[in-house]
Amino acid sequence: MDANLAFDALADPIRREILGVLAAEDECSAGAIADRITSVGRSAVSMHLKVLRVAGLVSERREGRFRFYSIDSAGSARDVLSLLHNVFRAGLQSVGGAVPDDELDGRRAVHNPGTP
Amino acid sequence: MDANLAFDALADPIRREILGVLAAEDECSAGAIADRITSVGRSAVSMHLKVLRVAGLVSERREGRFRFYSIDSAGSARDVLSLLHNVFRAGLQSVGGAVPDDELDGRRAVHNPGTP
DNA sequence: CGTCTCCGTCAATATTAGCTGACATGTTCA
DNA sequence: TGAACATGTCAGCTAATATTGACGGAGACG
Repeated sequence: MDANLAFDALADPIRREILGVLAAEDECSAGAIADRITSVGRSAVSMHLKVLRVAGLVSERREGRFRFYSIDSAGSARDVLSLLHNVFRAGLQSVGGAVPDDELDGRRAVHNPGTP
Repeated sequence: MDANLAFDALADPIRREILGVLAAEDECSAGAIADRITSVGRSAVSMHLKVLRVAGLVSERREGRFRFYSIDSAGSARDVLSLLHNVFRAGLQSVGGAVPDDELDGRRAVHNPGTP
């Protein structure tokens, strides 16, 4: 059961921002993702991608010197959704497709204390 | 948008264990919850409950000197589910009700290094 | 072959979260 | 009023995590 890793991966705002980028672009190279995530450097993005991949939330495709990442809907995301549905079963009829895209990068908390 | 707090709250295995207890018991006093969470002390459970409450995942009802907690399905859990559905929309037709209850307390990682 | 690009990894550091034990608050009841 | 109970809160310590900058490996291309 790797839903633990998935919950942990989903906890970080930057990782959710990366997921938002991938959800919008379908497939992205690591460099292209790092370009869109301006708040941290490329190394950090690379590590976040590793966390997401190990957690089973994104999948990787290698092509030459590039690595393309994409959302893995068949991975542990299913387990996460199942768990949440089991806990919050009441009053959860339709929750699909109601949130605008830029809500995904929900960075607002104690991380990123002002871009220097 | 407090889905950030909700994701953060859901990241902790003990908090997910608390949610599992509440999902099974419907309503529980703080002490009863602390009795079921044996890996940490009562103070820690109290703080976890505060995190869950601030995140909008559980609700509190005071009655005398007791405080009863219960799952808040109408809170930010909806936002969390919406976000996840938006990101992992492909291949997610039916994810409701498929996971046994004890999967909820998915404690397995580096926390809890042996009960003293 | 040499070089450049793309990208993952490593070591060191700083920030953060969680746990415990003691104390404070509010409630019930004798 | 005072004792017992249920909980929340605080300070201090410890452990985990993220970030950065430097480095290494693999492919492309002259």
